[in-house]
Amino acid sequence: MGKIKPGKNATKKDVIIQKASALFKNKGYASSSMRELAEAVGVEAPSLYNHIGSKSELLQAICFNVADDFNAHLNNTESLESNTVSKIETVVRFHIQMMLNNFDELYVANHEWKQLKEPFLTSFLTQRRQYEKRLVDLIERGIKSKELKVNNPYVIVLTILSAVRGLEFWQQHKKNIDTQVLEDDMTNHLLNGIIK
Amino acid sequence: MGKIKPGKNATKKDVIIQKASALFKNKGYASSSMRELAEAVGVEAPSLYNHIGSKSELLQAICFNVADDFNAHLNNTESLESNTVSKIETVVRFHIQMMLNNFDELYVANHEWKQLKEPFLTSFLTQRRQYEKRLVDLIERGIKSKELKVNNPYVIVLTILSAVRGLEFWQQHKKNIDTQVLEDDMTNHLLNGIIK
DNA sequence: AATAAAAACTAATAAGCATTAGTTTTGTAA
DNA sequence: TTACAAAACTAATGCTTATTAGTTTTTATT
Repeated sequence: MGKIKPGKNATKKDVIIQKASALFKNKGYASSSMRELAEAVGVEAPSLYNHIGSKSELLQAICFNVADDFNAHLNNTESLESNTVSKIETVVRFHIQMMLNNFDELYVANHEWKQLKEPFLTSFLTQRRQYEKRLVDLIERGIKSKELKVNNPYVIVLTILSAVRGLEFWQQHKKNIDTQVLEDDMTNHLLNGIIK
Repeated sequence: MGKIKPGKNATKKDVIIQKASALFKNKGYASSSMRELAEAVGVEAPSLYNHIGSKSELLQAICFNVADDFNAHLNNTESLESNTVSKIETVVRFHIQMMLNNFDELYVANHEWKQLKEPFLTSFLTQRRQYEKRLVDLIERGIKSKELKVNNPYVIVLTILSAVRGLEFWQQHKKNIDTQVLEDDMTNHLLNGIIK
């Protein structure tokens, strides 16, 4: 594991955020100390404060970066001219890919957002509810257009989001199964079920 | 919220574990202090140590109680004489009911097991892998008997377990939808999909 | 009422925490 | 080479933590 040096594409602040993501993922936000983070970065703890404001600022950066990514992608998807099932499939696949490619940040955002301080906690929760609401609306459109069965739309959204989130357990098995198989199988399961 | 007094069905230790579950769920294990727990129980912090050995012992109790419940139920299910799909449905419904009825403990076990100390961490992980393995075997039997589509069995197990786990987000919406509708819709989604 | 055990209390310990202050080193541009 | 700024360092602050020791109060039993 070579240390990633700043200057090319990332500032030192970016490196700190990235190392913080991995640390918070492995040990939890509250159980991670600035000393440990400093060691991962390769400096003494107080030196971190030349680049960042506080420990909680790191958590904020991680959580809101993730939220922004999902919002941006949903904006794109909604502007597509395709049927609803295709849009849903696009969203599901994007969630899966995010779990596989931005695992540390996503894990931290999913697990540690409760540790955000106000007003960020409220802001984050509001954003997430709005995002869920947009997905619920998408599902409802699919039901109205008779593309989807008549189920409770929120339960559907919850099931999909939760299933994908569960890919955090996937990491161990990464080597055994191709990620494309994983993406295809899970997408298919969530849309078509498993019963013949 | 009346304080629950011990002596009837529960010892004081049981009350402490229950209060700890709620506290750890709300604030996270590492961010919860013994002072806060003591306040919830209604004593001073050092008094807790007349009943428990340590803070980490509380986490252990919570995590392994949950694990034991799931193992016991799977033992029962496997001894049933019914087809595989029925068994899977039984397991899915039990997971959903556990999420709805033992929410605090389950949430803590799902979120804070990483904070377990050795050798409990290893033991917990081993138990969980064994449990997952048994579910994978169950799915494989369903595929062999042609009850189920040919998908990767571990992906199926992961999808099901994760989806049910996501009911932690359900709590807010409890009032709006009947839990029986929730159980039926989610079970149906996970077995039959959502596409007409 | 007397005795023993259980469980509460107060006070103290030692360690770890994020962060600040003040100083020195390093890197860059003139 | 000199000057300036960025970023590192050491030392210290004040706070919080889980837990232990020692003592007193409460509860149950004889």
